[in-house]
Amino acid sequence: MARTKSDILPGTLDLLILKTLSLGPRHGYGIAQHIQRLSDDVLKVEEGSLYPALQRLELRGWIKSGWRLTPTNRRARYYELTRTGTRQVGTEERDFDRVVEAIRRVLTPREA
Amino acid sequence: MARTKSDILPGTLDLLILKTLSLGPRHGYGIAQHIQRLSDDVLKVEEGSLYPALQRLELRGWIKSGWRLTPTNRRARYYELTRTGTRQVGTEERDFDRVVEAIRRVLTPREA
DNA sequence: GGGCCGACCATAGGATGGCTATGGATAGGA
DNA sequence: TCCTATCCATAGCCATCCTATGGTCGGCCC
Repeated sequence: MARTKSDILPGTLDLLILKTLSLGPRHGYGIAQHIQRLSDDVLKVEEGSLYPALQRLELRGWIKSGWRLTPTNRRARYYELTRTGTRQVGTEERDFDRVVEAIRRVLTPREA
Repeated sequence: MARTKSDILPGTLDLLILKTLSLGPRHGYGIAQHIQRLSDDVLKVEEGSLYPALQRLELRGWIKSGWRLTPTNRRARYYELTRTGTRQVGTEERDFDRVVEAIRRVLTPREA
């Protein structure tokens, strides 16, 4: 309500989703769980961020989806990477590293 | 024009500015130059991002400003950290590290 | 059966924070 | 004189994330 403190670093959600899907198909809810668990609860993916993001990614052709039943017998929309999506993971991962490195250089200037 | 690919990681601009000012007062243009130079041109701070950001930070009481002359005899608005701003740098730096660490755990899962 | 909880999808609406584009002033060098 | 670099600033757009809301359904418990 008061301070809008993002749960995730803006601009990294797509990468987190794509990377998760690179481990195999998952439904939306499962993707969010996975990210939250691997990050030790630091990153929480709100549903209001997640589903629009999934639609974005599908529109761009990086993932595709279809209804299936979960092991617990519930209907769920499963997502998986497309071929271009697989390439995209690598690209975004490199970009991320590059930018974080750059930020670190500003935050921790080495000696002249 | 086509793809809106942010020059900086959204959400990190404030930290970059504050950190730069922690080295001493600077004018806006100088702040942008400093960030761009230290990052080896990876991070480019557009003026349309910079000045609104500076206004934000001043509104929040983390920086204060005043007109001065540059060594090259030009008028410029110099910014410097306030006391709370100085504290804020540390807070944001820790937050940043924490989140980046969390993202890395998702991007590079260690063995179970 | 009835109720609850957790799993699951989805969207509207708002806030934020970036960017592009534009406009302007002036110092100093060619 | 003109140009370039330095310097400030704002409007308006756009993408992304959040809050809030609403809904379905499976399975457990009593």
